[in-house]
Amino acid sequence: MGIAERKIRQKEEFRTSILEAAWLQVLADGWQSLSIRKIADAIEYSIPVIYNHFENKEAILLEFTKEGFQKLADALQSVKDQHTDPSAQLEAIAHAYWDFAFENKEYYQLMFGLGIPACDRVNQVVEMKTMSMVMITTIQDAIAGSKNRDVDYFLKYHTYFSILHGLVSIQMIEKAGKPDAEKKMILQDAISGFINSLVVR
Amino acid sequence: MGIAERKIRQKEEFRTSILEAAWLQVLADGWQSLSIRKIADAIEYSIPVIYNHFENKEAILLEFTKEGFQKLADALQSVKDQHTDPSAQLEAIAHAYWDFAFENKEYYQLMFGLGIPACDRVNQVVEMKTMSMVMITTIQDAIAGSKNRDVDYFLKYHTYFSILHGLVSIQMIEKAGKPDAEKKMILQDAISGFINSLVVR
DNA sequence: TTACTTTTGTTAACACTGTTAATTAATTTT
DNA sequence: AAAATTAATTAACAGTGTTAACAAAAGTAA
Repeated sequence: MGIAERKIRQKEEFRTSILEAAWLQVLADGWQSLSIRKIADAIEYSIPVIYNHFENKEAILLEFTKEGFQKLADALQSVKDQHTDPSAQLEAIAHAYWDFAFENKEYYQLMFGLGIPACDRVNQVVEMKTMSMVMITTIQDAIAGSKNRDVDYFLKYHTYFSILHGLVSIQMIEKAGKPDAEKKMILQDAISGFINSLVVR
Repeated sequence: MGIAERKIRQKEEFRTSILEAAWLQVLADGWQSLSIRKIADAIEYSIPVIYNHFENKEAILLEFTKEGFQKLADALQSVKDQHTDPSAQLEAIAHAYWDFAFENKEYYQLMFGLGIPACDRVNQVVEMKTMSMVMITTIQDAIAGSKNRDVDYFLKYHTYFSILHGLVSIQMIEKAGKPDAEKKMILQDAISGFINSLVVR
């Protein structure tokens, strides 16, 4: 009897239609404004049917998070395979990572819990500039006392700042109880690498 | 007539009492669960009074964002002043940045729009491990072909990953229409520095 | 002191959100 | 055809940010 199979197939179709409607919403207005009601409206069913296929809203977002990481993994593996030298591979992976993030902003923001709030907010915060200046002036001093005096200080500031923020936010996501000492080693590693490449003499 | 001054002073006190109540809420349950109603409840006033002092909820969060950047800037300047050599300053600033972030998680998450959603989500995503493996195996290969064969590959993976994520997310926040080429230079700069320090031979 | 004006605060509502219990409609099985 | 199971809906609960309409208090002027 194939009717059981048909039922399973229909259930699967229903599930994907929910995900499709949800994704359209995400693409249209960002994942912050995704709502169960809008999904229900799009698929022309009542609200509770969605809860027959997903435990809650979080489960739907989790689905996209998984999808995103899978796509990213595929993209990285793909460019890695185009090179043989590990250094070239690391460089290619880095560029592919970057490209994925900006070609799939919604995925990326979802995957790493990047909220839009601060994006609108942070740009109108003059206090951030005072922080930037502490970093920038120090980097300028470092460059002035180095061999390559014509290094772009603003570029280096961005690199420095990005490394710091990356280290912190990744560590906040992986909030596993790793010992503090080990965490700080990662910081030490990244930052000393940066400084060394900055003040070559 | 000092009554006008008193009024201004009272208004100022009211304002700070709102912020204090709000901050207690943030510390208690995270800034995601801050609500106007809870603030109103805490200060024992009705809801609309809050809108006499702040345009909306966003304005309250913006206040904390400013506060956070000011505190961070002060902390960085403070440790910078304890050193004279720019390299030492950059290292000290990095550690101070890190310490600030983890001693003031609520501030930091607010400042950079780090949502908790993914934090809970991302840790149960096995797909992330497949992405990690692409990076890790490549780094292992790179180490194997380098001079320092006993480098901690897991440490280097974290560094690599953090640099990439930092670059991307900072760039997403500063969404000013900088040309793509310039953006990619920052990536190139950071990543080539990392690779160079990895495959010294 | 009384009358008027301005400021301040409250009630009640609107338009949303996620989630779920109770109920009806449709389908399958007996 | 009747009973049992499954599917879908209505309606509600408990929240959220925000605001219009109104009442109370305080300051000003006659």
